[in-house]
Amino acid sequence: MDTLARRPLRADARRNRERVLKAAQVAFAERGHDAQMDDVARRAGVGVGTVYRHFPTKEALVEALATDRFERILAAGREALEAPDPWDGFTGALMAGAELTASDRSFSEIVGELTGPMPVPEPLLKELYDVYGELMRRAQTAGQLRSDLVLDDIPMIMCGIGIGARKTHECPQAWRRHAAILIDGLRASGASAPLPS
Amino acid sequence: MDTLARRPLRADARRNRERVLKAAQVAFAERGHDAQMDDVARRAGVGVGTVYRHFPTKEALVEALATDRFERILAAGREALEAPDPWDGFTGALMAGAELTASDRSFSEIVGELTGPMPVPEPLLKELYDVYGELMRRAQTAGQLRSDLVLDDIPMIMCGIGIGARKTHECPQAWRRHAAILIDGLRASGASAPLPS
DNA sequence: AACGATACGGAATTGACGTTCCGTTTGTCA
DNA sequence: TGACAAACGGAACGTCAATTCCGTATCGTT
Repeated sequence: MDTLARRPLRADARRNRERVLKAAQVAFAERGHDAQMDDVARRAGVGVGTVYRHFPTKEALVEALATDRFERILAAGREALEAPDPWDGFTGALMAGAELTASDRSFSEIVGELTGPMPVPEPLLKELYDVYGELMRRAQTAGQLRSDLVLDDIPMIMCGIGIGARKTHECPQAWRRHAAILIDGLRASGASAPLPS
Repeated sequence: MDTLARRPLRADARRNRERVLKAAQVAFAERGHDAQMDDVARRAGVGVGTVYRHFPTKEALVEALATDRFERILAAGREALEAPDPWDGFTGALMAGAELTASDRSFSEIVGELTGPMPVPEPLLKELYDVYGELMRRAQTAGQLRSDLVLDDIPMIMCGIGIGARKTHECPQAWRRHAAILIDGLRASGASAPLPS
């Protein structure tokens, strides 16, 4: 790791970095991995060279975007911890995470694929586990969430809703129906039998 | 459409066509769209030219495979109609469809993506709707399945479980937990409120 | 067995990107 | 304002994978 305090970026460089990130966000959210570096550059109003100055490879750019998404999911979780009712907090965070997943094709490709580990910095991952674990525990303690749910189930569930949501039905809100069904299945009162181990 | 009765394929051609299909099945199930035509040819023990003789483009090959998957999902639905209990039939078909989706990376990429319409021949699609519609109606009539579920919800649900299942947890059976939760949410008795329209 | 018609193999072609390179421009600091 | 480092733009390059092409081999028929 470089412990060097590198001098601050030049003003134009900082501005361009932001532009590239913003353009990439849009391009990759729209077209997933098929988005092209040239396209990102064009949207950002810079040359490809500039994109590469800031992100050495396409992969690095995608990872930066993914990290940003994970941070938003974490933020949604933190916010949900403020909710007065544990059940509302937990389900709200789940929905928010699903929505964040659904609205970004690149991100949903990443979390939807089994290929390799997810590109999340370790500390961020840990925080995610902490926050979502706490949300879960509270809802379970309150007797609202089925007690046989474990933390490891969360990503799969969130991802399941999120990916399903990407299928554009006639009604863009159709995914909320899916989510509502799943959430009913998560209620302590809805459990018909213990989950398989 | 060609209404011409084209003469039957030569014996070697028929054999090779099967080989290609089988090899492609494996290759695409494993590596999704990243599988290469050369790789398919190698696995089939034929030259690339032969692959192209039978399937004019990569896309055509993928579509043939997808159609086959849809047919299997249809077959699973038909089989489920035999089940004595409507609920078991319905949920069994759902699980079978999810499993078929999960076990084929290429197929799950297709159904998981919103890009364009799914490559299903119209009549096959209609049969799918018929069979799954019937399964659904029976379970609803029996009072077992929540009555506010509609046919359009099925693909999203099946796909949600299937895609989630592709995420290899430590435990490869983890997706069954996800499915069990969702299925609990589908019970007439589990509905906490009508689904959003 | 001989002769088309079919089908085959795989080298060569093509096109599409990711990435690199380098001459030019711009910001910063004295 | 002049000098220099930092950053830029975008043409050019290299790679990789889909697709084409055509000389050769095989099948089915007479």
